[in-house]
Amino acid sequence: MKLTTKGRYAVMAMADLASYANGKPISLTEISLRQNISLSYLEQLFLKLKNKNLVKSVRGSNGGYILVKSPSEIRLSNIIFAVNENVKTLSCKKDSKKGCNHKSTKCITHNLWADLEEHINGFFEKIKLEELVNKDKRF
Amino acid sequence: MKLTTKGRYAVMAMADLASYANGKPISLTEISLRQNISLSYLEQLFLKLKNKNLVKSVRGSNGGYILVKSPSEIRLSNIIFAVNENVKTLSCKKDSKKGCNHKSTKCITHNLWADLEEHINGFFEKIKLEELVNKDKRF
DNA sequence: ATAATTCCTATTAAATTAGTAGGGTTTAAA
DNA sequence: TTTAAACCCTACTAATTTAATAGGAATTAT
Ligand code: FES
Ligand code: FES
Repeated sequence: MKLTTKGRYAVMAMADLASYANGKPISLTEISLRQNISLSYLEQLFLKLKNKNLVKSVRGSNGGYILVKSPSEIRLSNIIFAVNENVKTLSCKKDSKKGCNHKSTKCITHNLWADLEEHINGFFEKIKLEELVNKDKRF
Repeated sequence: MKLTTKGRYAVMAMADLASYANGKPISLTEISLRQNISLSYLEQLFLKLKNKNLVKSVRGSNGGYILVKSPSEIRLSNIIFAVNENVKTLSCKKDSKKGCNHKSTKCITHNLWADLEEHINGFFEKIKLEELVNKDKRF
């Protein structure tokens, strides 16, 4: 079980954005340099973050991105969700009555994985972007 | 972030083993049929489970596998760990002072991921195999 | 003997992830 | 009005990982 870069980068970039926020837009080039993330990859992520209304963009020279809400109003779950890095623990269709074993009942571990999913989502929901950038930070 | 089949199958198979335990060894063929998991794949998993002393094997005709300990003494973390499906949330070397960003300090999100790892491991540590197979089961 | 079974390694196929590429559009500022 | 910095968007490719298959050896009850 591995955390992939998409979610990791998204959170890193948002934390960077929050840390260096100064009212003016921050360009992806800056973030790319500071966090060592490929610019083009960042662009892809920020498209999604923008679609989910977590950041807004300013085009043209001197442009960049700005947080739409304050870091205290952004949960990590929002970020993770925006880039489609939700945890997927079930191998069966959630709605279907069929199990991952192709039988007519859910498998013996189904509820376990469902629980795990909640447990992990809970973690991301609990934490706000603020907590990553605060001086007296928890992280 | 996805739970892969290795950990999932390992837990399923161990739960199956616990459910159908009757003192006699249970063959992988049975488990394979009941849980719809490729026999050969199961074999690979059980080699590892055996190496970690979670099951013991009985070779030859009528052979199979038997749990070494009672389901109340086996934590899911033991199973997950046995098949190397531990969660890996960090992209940097844990011991190194260098960060995932190739800089000399850990990145802004490092402690967050470390926390997440603990959080998930905690989940698996908390739950015993017993809880998956009990009549009055939680799952 | 035979068939069922574990044991073990190697290989391949499939899927996913990570990253690159390339061209378009917008805009501040020289 | 030209230029350069930036966002915008899609497609493609490379790399890695996962899942599964293959094939045979060793063991043992019947
Ligand atoms: S995970 Fe849902 S039935 Fe197995
Ligand atoms: S994850 Fe450890 S430094 Fe970024």
